[in-house]
Amino acid sequence: MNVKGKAERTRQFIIEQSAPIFNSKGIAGTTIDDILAATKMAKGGIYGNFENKEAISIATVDFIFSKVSAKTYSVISKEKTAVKKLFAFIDLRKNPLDPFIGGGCPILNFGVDSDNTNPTVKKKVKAMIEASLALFIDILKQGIASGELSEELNPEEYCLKVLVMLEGATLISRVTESVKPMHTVIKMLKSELKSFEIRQASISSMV
Amino acid sequence: MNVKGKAERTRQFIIEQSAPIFNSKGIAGTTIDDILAATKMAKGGIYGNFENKEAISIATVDFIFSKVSAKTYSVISKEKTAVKKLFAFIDLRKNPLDPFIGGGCPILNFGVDSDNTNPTVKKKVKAMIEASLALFIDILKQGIASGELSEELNPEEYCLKVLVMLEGATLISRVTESVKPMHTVIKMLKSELKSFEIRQASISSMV
DNA sequence: TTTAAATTAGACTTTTTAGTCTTATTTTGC
DNA sequence: GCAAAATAAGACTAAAAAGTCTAATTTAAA
Repeated sequence: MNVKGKAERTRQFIIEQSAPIFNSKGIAGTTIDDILAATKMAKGGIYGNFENKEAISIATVDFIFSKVSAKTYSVISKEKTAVKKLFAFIDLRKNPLDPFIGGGCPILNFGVDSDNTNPTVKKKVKAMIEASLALFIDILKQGIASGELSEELNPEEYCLKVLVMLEGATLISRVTESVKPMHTVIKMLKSELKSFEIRQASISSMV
Repeated sequence: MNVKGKAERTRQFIIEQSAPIFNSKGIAGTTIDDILAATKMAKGGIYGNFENKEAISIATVDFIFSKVSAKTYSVISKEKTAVKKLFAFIDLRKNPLDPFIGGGCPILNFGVDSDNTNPTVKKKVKAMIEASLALFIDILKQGIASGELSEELNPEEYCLKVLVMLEGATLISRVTESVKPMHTVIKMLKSELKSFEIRQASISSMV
């Protein structure tokens, strides 16, 4: 009955329940009472596991980003080609009004939240952005190397475009409460990458 | 010595001093003490002019968006062609690390800040986004009508692309503290619009 | 099962923030 | 320049939020 000690499990529970709150209301906008309500715990249970609110927020940001990374790797590794991997990632963002983590994209939310106010969290967001970019650039470079994609494609520029457009579209779609901007953006991103695809005698073209 | 009454001027002063604070720290993250420090006023002076903190935040958001609109119209109306107007707007965002209003892009900041928490402000951000989009779409449509731009250009899609890429690049540039992402994005946006320009025997080509 | 150690409940204290009110000062119409 | 009205200062109160601590409960090793 002991997987890692009760405290460790409670700590994880607190983090999981706090994640959508911090992501929705921001760090300054989240109160300990919000966390008590979400966990249905009392203060002793919270402060026995975390030094203070800041410690909860930092652990929560780490949890959220590792969850996002895990999901990204998961959907990407199911696909075989560079294009399909990129599309699988893009499709994760298809519905910004029903996000993976309550409150919306954590890069967008914590990026804005931490800019000007929270260097610790800002560094984590920066690391997340840079790791994502590096991952996708690498995938496209392999796609070019394998002959799947044209050498005309600039992987750095296209991947930056993907990131900025997905973040920008998330913002616009959430504020306007419409998935349409995101859908239009995804359509544009996909058709651009497709235009660099090198047509090969493939099974699909033979059907 | 009376332009509009002392109260009106003080009210405006409070709003102007509060603007970069709300835009930087968010509405929940801004305290009355922050505003006292910025204005060097005492509480009586603040609460004599505003009912409460929320009223200050709303007036400040209105002020910021009207300032942004005014600046946009100002730089756009100085240009004669659709392309130059769009480029002038885009160039306003050239340096996200030294923004027009302290704290960065208010659409990005208040958009994220108000999403999930502040319907009043969220509506204002939405209105700002929709007005900007409508304005730029109209400019491009006129550019097409006048023969400056190809009919192949989709004004709605290109303008959405401009907005989402500028917001996304602002986020990435601010979090990574580098203007490079924004510069790359601007280069891409401009070259795309240029590709729809219809070359004509123009004065500039005759010099 | 027992019991010592670990964990949590929840009342309490402290700190921070918002907002009020009286008094003093400044404006402004005359 | 003066008096009435408007405005602002700043000490004060109220409310909200963070954090502490002891007693009670739960956990888990023997």
